[in-house]
Parts: sequence; C-alpha cells; structure tokens
Amino acid sequence: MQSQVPDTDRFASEFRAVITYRIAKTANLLNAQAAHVLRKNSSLSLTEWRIISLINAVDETTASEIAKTTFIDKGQISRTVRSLADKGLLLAKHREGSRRKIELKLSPAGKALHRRIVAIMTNRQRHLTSEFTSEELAAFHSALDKLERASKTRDFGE
Amino acid sequence: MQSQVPDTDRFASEFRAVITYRIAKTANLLNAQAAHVLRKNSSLSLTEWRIISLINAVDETTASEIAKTTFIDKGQISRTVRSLADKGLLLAKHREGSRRKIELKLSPAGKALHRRIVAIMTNRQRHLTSEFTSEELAAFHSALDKLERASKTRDFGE
DNA sequence: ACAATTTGGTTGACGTGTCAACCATTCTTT
DNA sequence: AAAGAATGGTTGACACGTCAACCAAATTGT
Repeated sequence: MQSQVPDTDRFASEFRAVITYRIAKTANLLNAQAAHVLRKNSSLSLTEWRIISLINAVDETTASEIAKTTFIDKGQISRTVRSLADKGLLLAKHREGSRRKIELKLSPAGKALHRRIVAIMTNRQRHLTSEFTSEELAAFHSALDKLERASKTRDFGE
Repeated sequence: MQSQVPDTDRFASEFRAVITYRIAKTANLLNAQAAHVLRKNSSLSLTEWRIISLINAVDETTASEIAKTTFIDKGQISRTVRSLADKGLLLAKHREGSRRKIELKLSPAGKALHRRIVAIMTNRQRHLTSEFTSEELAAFHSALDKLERASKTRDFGE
C-alpha cells in the first residue's frame, strides 16, 4: 500500500482550497437535491418552484421585478410563467391601468401547492442547517455577501 | 414616500435567510464572473478550464476519475475532452497495457495556456478572499462541508 | 474457461440556461 | 405633442447540463 489516501482524493487536496470550485460543487449538490425532492413531490422544476415561492412571498409582482432581484434570465422567467399559467398555478393579468406590466399572482391551486411543498422545503432547510450554530450561520451569510460583492469585478488580466 | 426599502428588495428580506437560494445565487455570480474572465483571456469555456486545471494538478488522469471527484457528468467530460484534444490542448492515449482506460495529459500548448490562465485566476481568488480572515475562510469551508454532507439526504416528505 | 457483472467511455435525446434581437408601451425631454 | 430613451415582456438561436442507453473491455465468480 503506497498511500492512505484513496485515488479519487488526489484532486481534493489541490482543490479544496479553491473556493469557487467548492461553492460550485456545493451549489450543484444542493440544486440536485432540491430538484429530486420536487420531482418526488410535485411536477415542478426547480425554477418553477423558485418563481412560485417568490411570488408567494410578495403576494403579487411582475416578471421584471423577479428578474432584477434573482438574476434569473428574463426569457426564462417569461417561459416559466407561461408554463405555470398553463398548469393553472398562477394568474397573469395586465395591471390595472397598464397595458404592459403584467401582474403575477398565485391561483388558489398555486397557493395550495405552495403550502404543501413549502412544508417539505422547510424540513429540508432545517436539516441542512441542523449542524450550524446561529453564529456559524450568520458568518456563512456574511461570507456569501462578501463573495457576491467581489464577484462584480471583471478584470484580472495583466 | 412609503418605504425606505427599494421595491427590488421586497424579496430580499424573505429570501436572504433561505440558504439554498443564497448559495445558488452566489455560485451563479461567481460562475458568470469566471466565464467572463475566460472569454476575455482565452477561448475556453468554464468546464474546459476546470478540466484543464484538474488534469494539470495531477499531471495525468482518466475521464472516470475526473467524473468521480467532481460530479461533472461522464458525457460532458467525454465531449469536453474531445474538444480540448481537437484544440491541441491535451493528449489522450490508451494507457500502457490497457485498451480501455485513456490517459489524459496536457500537451505543451495546454500547459502553456494553463500557466497563463492560472495566473489570472489566482489573482481572482486572491481578490475574492481578500476580505476574509483565515479563520473566516476556514469556517466557510467547514460550512460547505456540512452542507455537502447534508445534501445527500433525499427524503423530506410526510 | 465461461457467464455474469462491473467499469471506462461514447453517443443521442432532451431540458434548462444564456444571449441578443425584437416589439409594444411608457416615460422623459424638448 | 413629437422624438428619443427606457422599460416590460416575448421569442429564437444556441451552448451547456443531465439522463439513459449503449458498446467494448476488464474483472469476478463458478
């Protein structure tokens, strides 16, 4: 036996330190988990679920407002909204006195679905953070804040 | 004026706390930044770059080893490897005494490219973590570890 | 030595994400 | 009120990620 470290960990030592790899990997794992949970409990894609819970949170909103805060692509939102409306989960109506802005609200069915899924997702969130102290959680959020700010810089070349 | 909070922050208060949203968003921002830097300084996609630096780190490896450690899809690796080989950046040869395993190594051109880009990416990494103390960084890594472990659970239903 | 299983890699189909062009409407400026 | 700019939303094209089927080689079990 030449080494105690399994072959598949040859990269790990090099790349554990590279923060962007680690975040990308964790985010992928979490997204995969969420998608799996959603498939099992509904017919929603992850983006559909996100948009549903965003709308639910503010009761009523527009596509462009969602785009601004979440950085989800305009186009993707447009299509997702249509598919949710087709499924009868949300209502899209021109806002009073406007022929452009479209007001998005959950339908009763959409609200019911949200209620059912959010319970599961809250369990999940609790599970994910169960090993965190509240200090650790706060520190983690603040680290993400710093990274988000630093991610705006675009120039590192000579 | 009804509120000091801009409209676009209506979601923020609700969703800042939802850890998975935050990670997903930060990961997206970081990936977009990396992709932008790569486009500006090379003709590599993010996945191409990742595979190049993985191979560089261990000098020589195989597709399945990459797949195991990084969770990048087998198929995606296969295609990316081909495109890198076509660009002359890596060499793929059947491993001595095997007609199945394919040994992946960077070509001289690949190594040169890696050297050039890794300098830029190191700058970036330094910039991203410049506001972190080493304790904060360690805590952040350990938080990601916890989340990765917790992301394996797949069941949260009733 | 043979069949059964596992492993390494490729391919095709399909869904999702991303970018840019575009149109209609609304706001701003004059 | 008209011209120009900005905004809200839709669409099409294309890159990328994801899944499952598949083939060939290698390993394991009998």
